Amino acid sequence: MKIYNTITREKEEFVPLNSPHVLYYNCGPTVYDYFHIGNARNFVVADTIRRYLEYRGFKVRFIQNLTDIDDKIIKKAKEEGITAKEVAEKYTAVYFEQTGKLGIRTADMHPKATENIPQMHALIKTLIEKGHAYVVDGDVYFSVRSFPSYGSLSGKNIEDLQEGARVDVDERKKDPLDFALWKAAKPGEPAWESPWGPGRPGWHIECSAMSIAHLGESIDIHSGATDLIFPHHENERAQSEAATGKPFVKYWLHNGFLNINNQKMSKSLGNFFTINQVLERYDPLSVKFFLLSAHYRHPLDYTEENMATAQSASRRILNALETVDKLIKINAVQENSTGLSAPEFAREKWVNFRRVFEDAMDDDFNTAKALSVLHDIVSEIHETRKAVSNAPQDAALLDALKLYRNLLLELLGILGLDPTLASGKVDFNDKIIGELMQILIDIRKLARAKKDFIIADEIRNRLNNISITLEDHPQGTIWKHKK
RNA sequence: GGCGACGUAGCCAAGUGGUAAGGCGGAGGUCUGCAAAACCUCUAUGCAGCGGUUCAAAUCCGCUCGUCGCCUCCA
Repeated sequence: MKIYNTITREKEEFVPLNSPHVLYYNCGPTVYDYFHIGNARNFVVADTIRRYLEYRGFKVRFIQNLTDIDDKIIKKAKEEGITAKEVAEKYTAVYFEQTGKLGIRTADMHPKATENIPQMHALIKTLIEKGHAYVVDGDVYFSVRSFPSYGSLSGKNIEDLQEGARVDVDERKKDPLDFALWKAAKPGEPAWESPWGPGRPGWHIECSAMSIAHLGESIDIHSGATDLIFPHHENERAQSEAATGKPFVKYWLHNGFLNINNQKMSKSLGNFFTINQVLERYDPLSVKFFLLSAHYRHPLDYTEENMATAQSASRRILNALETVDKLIKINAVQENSTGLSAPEFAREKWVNFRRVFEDAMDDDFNTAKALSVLHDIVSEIHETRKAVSNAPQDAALLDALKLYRNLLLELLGILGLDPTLASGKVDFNDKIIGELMQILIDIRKLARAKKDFIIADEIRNRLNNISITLEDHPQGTIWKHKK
């Protein structure tokens, strides 16, 4: 399996520090607002990578932090006249509610910055003792000059950065690039006691402290979006390695942006759609199809057309699944059939689909290509379906259908594309509804047999009005709920 | 100004040396009482442009043009 590593700028063979264990940290949200679809891309990508690593047999310990204290939270609290803590609690709940809708699994742990203050103090203390940090008026700064390889993650050097010259001019800092590990409290701001006076943590120190505390001094994967490479991850790396003397992260992964009109979606530009706005228009499955339709490192444009495309594409796969399910039922295939009696050619194709899928995902998580395999399976399902029509008695062909259906479901699951994410509110697997539908279908069948198409069409039209579609197949009539 | 990424059909998007995956959309056809769904066929002699290397280039090299990103909080 190959993974693109930001720090080496090339795809590398993935070899965990202590295989099969994988320690994985994803930079989580700052909980001050609804997250936008661009944030969602990061969460979905990390979740997908986690799932695939597990599928590949790795024992993944996956941690994603919650930044529950920072400038934006304090600002929001002032605007709304509530405490910073209340803001954080509100949007933490929103985070779990919305990611739940998207079928994003919760991490093994979601550490909060405010619950890891002692760990940050310890880290800062070590940095001061080792001469990598210094105290000024209750602030503590990290000295970038004290860490020789500063800049190697982002491919920058200190001199170039200073020529860029847009860094805050603060006379108290030894170097303009030095960044705050601990910020002295200003009046009215939330504050925690510390050896340097009351204050709150700098942004970068949180992730270092929580990663070290909950995963260890050296981990396998640390991920985030590309705008975190500098300064966030650069600073994390510097302070962590300066403190522990050990490599902080083996593989740095960064996902590309979600764009609007070819421009980065961002809160500051105001060109963003929050996740709840998007979910009002599109079902979670379509949203995930869209987010996985391009390689994770490439930019992806959020447009109505692209969303509609993703929706149609996901429908194609759902339709095939539903059709094959109903056909299997009509033909009374053994529920516990293993697919082993499927014809040789079908089993060969099955193996091949899986191989191509794995090759795609093994190549730096190429979900766009992996999705094309799902479509290929759908095509194969339809072809097999046709063969079943021509030879309804051939149980082996039905078994092949089942084989493909199961594979499709499994691969969808690995990508986090559970078909139930697309469903509406009504539980259409409800037994009574199924029986009622069967009654209607049987009555319509009688009408059609008598060529009474007025009644037959009335039934179909009325059902269509409540979003239920009837399809007459050679093997019988099936019904579907359309969204 | 420094560093980096990208430019493949109407749209989206794989493909990093061997002769252009897949999806969406569109056109025609098959099936059907009619539909729906599905299937079949067609939809890039071409990969921003110009040079170069090679038996062979979307893929490697150089230049040009264009777009975007990071350098400041940002997923």
